Amino acid sequence: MTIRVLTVDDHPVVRTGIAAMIANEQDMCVVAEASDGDAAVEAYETHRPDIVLMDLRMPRTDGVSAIRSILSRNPDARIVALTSYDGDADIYKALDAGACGYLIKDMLGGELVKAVRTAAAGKRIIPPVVAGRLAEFTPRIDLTAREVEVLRLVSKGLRNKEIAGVIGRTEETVKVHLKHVMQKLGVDDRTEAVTVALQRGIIHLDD
Amino acid sequence: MTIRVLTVDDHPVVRTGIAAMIANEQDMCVVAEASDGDAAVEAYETHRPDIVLMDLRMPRTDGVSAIRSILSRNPDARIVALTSYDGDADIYKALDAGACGYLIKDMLGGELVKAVRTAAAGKRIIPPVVAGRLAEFTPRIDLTAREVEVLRLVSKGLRNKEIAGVIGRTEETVKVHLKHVMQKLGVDDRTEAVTVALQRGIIHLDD
DNA sequence: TTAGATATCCCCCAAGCGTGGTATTGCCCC
DNA sequence: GGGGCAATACCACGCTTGGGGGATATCTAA
Repeated sequence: MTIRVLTVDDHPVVRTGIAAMIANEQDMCVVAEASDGDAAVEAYETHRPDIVLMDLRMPRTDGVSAIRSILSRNPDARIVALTSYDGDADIYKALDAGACGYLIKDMLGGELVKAVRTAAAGKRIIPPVVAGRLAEFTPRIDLTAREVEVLRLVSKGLRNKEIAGVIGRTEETVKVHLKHVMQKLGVDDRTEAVTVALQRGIIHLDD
Repeated sequence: MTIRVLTVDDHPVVRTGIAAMIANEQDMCVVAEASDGDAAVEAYETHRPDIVLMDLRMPRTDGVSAIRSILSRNPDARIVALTSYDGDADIYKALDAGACGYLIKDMLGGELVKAVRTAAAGKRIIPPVVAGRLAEFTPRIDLTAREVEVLRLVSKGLRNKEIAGVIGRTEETVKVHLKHVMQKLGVDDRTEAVTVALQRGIIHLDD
């Protein structure tokens, strides 16, 4: 039984690399590639692979949305996130969305194919490297949707009053949300709140 | 005459991908790989490749330092930056350091090998894709070393008074530096200054 | 039902921030 | 030598920010 793999990544060089690593093995092969989330959903329906290796940060539809989308129609799909490390929030988001594992791109080829076999066998995979990095960020931080929204506007340089205008609330409310954000992140100014949130993948520069 | 290539990237999957793309061509081959800047300098001296494909964002010694280091002892070295796009400042830094080209990772394999041939022929390569992205950010922005230093401390959440303490100057001086930073970046608050600088690659989250 | 989380709004106040000046020193380049 | 730039320092003004308190309403989970 060969394991049929779908690779999803916006960089051709990465897709080629994964394909080359997998081509060395007898028990697995790449049946399709996709360069963004939408194409991934489509490719899944067409090829029904055993395993999806999914990048998270991609143009247009991101990886987490694609994971949700695939799983909603195929609850048995086995999807593994494979990304350069973007912060613990991305790991939690991917696993919450239903990913059965999380790999990072600085893994060696041997480790990668081993992980694919483990995932195909129905097990969850969180390699020690990832677990170690997760441990750096303790505890897990969950901001509410509102708090993230405010924080994102802060990162764009809006003042509290301007943010209030954008979300249609009073400045007082904005200040409370931001106070909670800073408390949860353990910082005491808006700028550090933004950089910490960026480091942990809670917000991203391009949104 | 086969073109001998050294690849430098901290992600094994990327090195494998480049190697696979190049392996398809008859007129070029990968003679060595390195996973960080220091290893790149060493590998260059050992293998004397015709072309170096150098990633910029790497742990320990970064790509720009490695470019400078290699060129200082080998002025004829032909080094091409190959990176996921990190902002226009990184492009300028690489070219100022002496790189003879700048490629991005979302190029197709065919474009990549063509670029390697162009570089090996002694020409500079800035693909239209890169030129287009450069044009998004106009004009070029140069902050002084002091301004960058202050901005980096701002990104860590330090207050003006604290920054003054760290760099051994008065708070007034810090405020002037920061004012100039905001004027050059075209923003009017410290938080947006940080996010714009991050987008353009003037500062980075991990330093 | 009670507790907790979430979201909303209000008041107050000290400290910080952004911006306008002005000025001196040193350096590099023409 | 003069012009320009970078770095330094000081002052003054008004708005913003961060932290404290408290209040109400909704919804969910124990």
